[in-house]
Amino acid sequence: MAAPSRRIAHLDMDAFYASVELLRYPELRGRPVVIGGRCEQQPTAGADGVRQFSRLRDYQGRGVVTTSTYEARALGVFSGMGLMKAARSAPDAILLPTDFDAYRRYSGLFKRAVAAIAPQIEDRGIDEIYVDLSEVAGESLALAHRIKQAVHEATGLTCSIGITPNKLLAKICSELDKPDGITLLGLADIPARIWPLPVRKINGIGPKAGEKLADLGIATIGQLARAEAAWLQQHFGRSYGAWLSDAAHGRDDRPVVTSSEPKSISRETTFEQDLHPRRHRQLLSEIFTALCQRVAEDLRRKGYLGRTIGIKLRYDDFQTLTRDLTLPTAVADPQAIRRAAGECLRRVPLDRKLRLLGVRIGGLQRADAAPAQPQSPQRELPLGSFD
DNA sequence: TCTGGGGTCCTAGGACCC
DNA sequence: TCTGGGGTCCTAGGACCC
Repeated sequence: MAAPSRRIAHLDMDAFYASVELLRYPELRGRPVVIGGRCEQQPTAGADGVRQFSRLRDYQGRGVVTTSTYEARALGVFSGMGLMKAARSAPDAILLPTDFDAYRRYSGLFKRAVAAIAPQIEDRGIDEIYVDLSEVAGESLALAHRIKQAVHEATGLTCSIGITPNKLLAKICSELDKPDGITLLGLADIPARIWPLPVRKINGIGPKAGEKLADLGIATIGQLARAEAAWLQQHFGRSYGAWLSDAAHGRDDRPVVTSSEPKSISRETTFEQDLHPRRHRQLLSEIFTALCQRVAEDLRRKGYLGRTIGIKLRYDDFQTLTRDLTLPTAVADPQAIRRAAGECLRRVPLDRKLRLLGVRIGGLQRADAAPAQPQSPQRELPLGSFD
């Protein structure tokens, strides 16, 4: 028996962080604005009461672009780009610091507005969601307008929506008419609307797979659809090869998942300047301990314990490595995390400068579900080489 | 001009157990 | 003389996403 056909929406807020900032600073509307970097670019009030903003050209340091307005994108400034590089393309663009608390507030506002119309929502981060509309009454176009209007009334912001039979297609479609767009698509539309698109439009084909496909002479989703599944599996492995073939044909039966538990919690930091494990031993030790404390705070605030503690190091040449250690029982306190992380640190070469240090905890279990642990003396772990 | 921070999932080898 | 197989856990790395 065939599965019942579904109606799935993907909703993506337009230039979300930048748009939230424009609500606060409406005088920047229509101008190239970039969000990113470290937090020293707060606007200041000038003598005449007119707000003064930082320019991209004045930025020094290691940050990347988090979001940019469409005007900045027109100048070649995109997410993930280094700010120093962005400054060469758009030196006069306004630079604003990220204000995650504000974005989280607006995120909650738009998600609640959608939930009032269609409650089956899957969270995909701060600025996008999937919505299962299968059981919601009304025609798709009218529903899309209703949702967009509700989001706008709740936040003052615009979004783009794709409505299709599954998540894969909905995600592709929400992008097709951005910003402030609606795209409806049925399976019959796949050859005309989806196949001409580049393979990278598929969520799950990233830089590596995209390049490998290009080397194999496959640039568009249509070309991918024409490739034999067996041939794709030879080149990409059984699982990913089969998925590539399904994706190209618009086949996707993943459900909209309305709740999930976190798997890991981590904190990491890239230093303003690379630090040497011996010459900056004291500073690194303090940073390391602080990262462990922040992970412990996050755990406590969210109500979890974790069993697997890991570290992440990035050397000055960007080589990145990880080590982890699974403890016999789950922990949450900063000292236990620090001890285990220190043990991980002993297993890693500390002969070159570092640009990043991170601490992670996985194997999470809810603190209220865990059996109470007797305060038995833990196996004494050495603190590691930063001490 | 080098490239953030927070995540998820997958693969693969070895240990270990039955 | 030839050497089972399956299952699970742990660890490391990598691709990918927002």
